[in-house]
Parts: sequence; structure tokens; C-alpha cells
Amino acid sequence: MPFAKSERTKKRIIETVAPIFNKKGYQSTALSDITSATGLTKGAIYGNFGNKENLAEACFNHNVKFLQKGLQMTWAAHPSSIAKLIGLLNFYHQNFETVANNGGCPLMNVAVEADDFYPFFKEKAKTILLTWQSEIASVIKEGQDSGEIKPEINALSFANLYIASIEGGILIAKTTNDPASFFNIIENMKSLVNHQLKITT
Amino acid sequence: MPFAKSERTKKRIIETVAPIFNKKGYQSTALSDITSATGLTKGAIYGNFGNKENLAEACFNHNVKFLQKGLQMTWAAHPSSIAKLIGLLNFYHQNFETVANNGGCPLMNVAVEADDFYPFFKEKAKTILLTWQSEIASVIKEGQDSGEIKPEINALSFANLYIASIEGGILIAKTTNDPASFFNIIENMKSLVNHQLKITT
DNA sequence: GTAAAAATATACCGATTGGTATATTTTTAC
DNA sequence: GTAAAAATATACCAATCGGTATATTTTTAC
Repeated sequence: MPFAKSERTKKRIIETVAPIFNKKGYQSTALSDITSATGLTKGAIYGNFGNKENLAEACFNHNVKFLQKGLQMTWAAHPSSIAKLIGLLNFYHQNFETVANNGGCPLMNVAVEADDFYPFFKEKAKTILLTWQSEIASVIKEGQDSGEIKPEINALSFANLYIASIEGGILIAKTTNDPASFFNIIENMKSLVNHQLKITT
Repeated sequence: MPFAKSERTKKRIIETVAPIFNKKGYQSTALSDITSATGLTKGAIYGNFGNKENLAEACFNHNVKFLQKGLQMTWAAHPSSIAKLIGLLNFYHQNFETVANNGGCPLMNVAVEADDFYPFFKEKAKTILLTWQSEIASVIKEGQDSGEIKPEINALSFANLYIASIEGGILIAKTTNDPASFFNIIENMKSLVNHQLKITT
């Protein structure tokens, strides 16, 4: 079993450092933060990841994975489109504290920091956001095809509002230290899904 | 007219540096960025502002002022509550490019960066966000009192969705380089105001 | 157990950071 | 015009930054 040690160490480093990058940001996370948190030296970090950017990327992927799995599990758990849209809102409701304690939404954090000066990270954030967008829009379209969701709804446009409310909600709740404001918004969106999108026979 | 020169120089520095802070963030904006952008030396910067934090605060106030004035002008221009809520959405629609070119929403930028490690700036962002929240909520309540807006609406809850959609919309549009996604969201919110809040007789 | 290889630690590098003490220039007030 | 004061520039500081070359330790394979 060659390289086993290396892989385990890499994983441990990522899990330790990922929350730090998410909280402090790429630029503000110093190598000294990384070495003191992991108990390793610069030599070990650079031996495993080559440079700070590679490590940051691995941490970003790790942070995003949690939310991606949430979506996948929600999609798998619910056959109907409406249930999927409601289920994902419930997932965010249930996991707000976890996300908040981890430094907030990694997509937002990276997007804001990278926006004007880190083209590589901005491109990563853009790709993930577009994927998210099209996944929500696809579910809406499927619901329209199956007769669950009103055909006059613009799928992509509603997907944008759906995502914006989640991201904006996290921002408000974290900034004001008031999780209830996030739950408010989630409940508003659930009601919107149930009363604006859903065809009630 | 004593101190006239000083005040003019301070103003010029703020106007020059404010967009840089908004784009790069507090930590990533170096004194060298500031001196090269203004053409002044460190001596002049420190003579006028004492330290980096004071300058960053002045720049943040300046960046926020633009949006605060937008709200005030919108409020002044429209007597009815519904018109105020629609008018502010129009203001954001009309000024999206300006905001985007300036580095995005200063409230979001500062909130994200300061969230976990700059208590002072986080507190500033929190105060401004809470003010914004209560201003929107007050307009909704006034509309309810005057019979314009449905009484069963939770004013604060809707205010949160309103703000979240704007902030989330800016995030999406900036990250994907697609202003249309912001306009989508704004139009969605306008329709929500007109069809969910408004009492149609 | 031993030698090779992999992983980690140590000690350094130049560059840049925010900040300051002091010298110089510019502006002000008379 | 001149002296005081205010504003700006110069030259420096210690600390920290990301990164690297090399030495040491640990793990692997036989």
C-alpha cells in the first residue's frame, strides 16, 4: 500500500485547514496559520501540496463538497420536483449552524475575495455557481414537463432567485448573528415554491 | 479658511482609494497600492489618516454612502409604500453596472472579509445591515397601516427576503459575469411586491 | 535488519508588509 | 515678504510573507 501515509496526511491537512481558509480567506490565511493549526512545518506542507494555491484549492473543493453532497442526497431522496426544491431548502435550514461555524458559504467567500484579483479562483466559483444554477433550473423544467410546476414560470430566472435568497440569507444571518433571519427567508422561499410554482389542482 | 487643503486632499484620497478597498479588500490592499494610486507617499497618507484602518473605514463609509443616498432619494421620490419598494429595486437595476465596476456591494464585501476576524468592521457592517433591514420593514408596515399592503405579511421577514435577493443577486451576477441574472431577480422581486404584498382592489 | 525512498524538519532567502522618526517642502496667517 | 505651521517626502525599522535548498527522520520494501 504505497503512498498511504501521504494520502492520510494530505487528508488531515485539508480537513484541518479548510475551515481556516473559509473563515480568513486565501490571502489572509498565512503559512504560519497552517503550520500552527496542523502542527506540521512548512517543509511538510510544501512537500504535500507544492504551494499555498494548491492547498487552498483542495480546501475549497473540500468545503464545497459538503453542500454538493447535500444536494445530491436531497435529489435522491425525493422523486418529485417540488419535493426536491423544498427538500434542499430544508437541508440548508438544518445545516445552517454547521455552515456558519465553518465560516459561511465557501462559494460566496471565494467569489467575493477572488472577484477582482484572483482569476483562477473566480473561475472556479463561477463554474460551481453555474452548475448549481442549471441543476435547480433542470429540476424546475422537469416539474413543468411532468405537470407539477406551472409552465409560465421561467426556470432559470426562478433558479436565480432561489440561489440568491439562500446566499443573501446566509450573508444577513451571519452578519447580524441572527439565524432566524435565514430561517425567515427559507420559509418565504418554501411558501413561494408551494404557492407560486406548484400547480394546485 | 484653515485646513482647507487637508480636507481636499483627504477627500481626493478617499475617492481614489475607496474602489480599491472595495475590490481587493482591507487586508489585500497594501499601502503601496494606496501610494501608487494617489501619487502620494506614505508620509502623506499617515499624516492624513493615522493608519490603514482609519482610511479603510473612511473609504467604506464613502462606498456605502452612494447606496444610502439612493435609498433616501427613492423614499423622497415616492409617497406610496409599494412605489418605494419598487423604486428601490429600480434604483438597483439602474445602478448595477456602477456598483459592479466599483467592486460590488461594499456591505457584502466587508461583511464577508470581516466576518470571522475583524470585529470592528463586522460591527460596522452589522449596524448598516440592521438599519437597512428596519428601513425596508418600516416602509412595509407603513403600507400596511395605510391599507396598501396586506396585513398578514410579516414586514421584517419580507424585508429580509428583499435584501437577500439583492445581495445574492449581485453575488450571482458578478461571479458569472452576467448582469441579466441580477435583472431577473429584480424583476421577480418586483412582481412579488406587486402581486404578493400589494392589495389589489 | 538493512538500504532506498518518502516524508518531515531546519535554516535560510529576498521581497513586502504596516508603521515611524525626521527632514523637506508647501501653505497659511500676518 | 516672512515666520510659523501644516503637509508631504525620505529613509528607515522590525516583523512577516511565501517559498526553497538541504538536512534529518520516518516509512517502505525486501
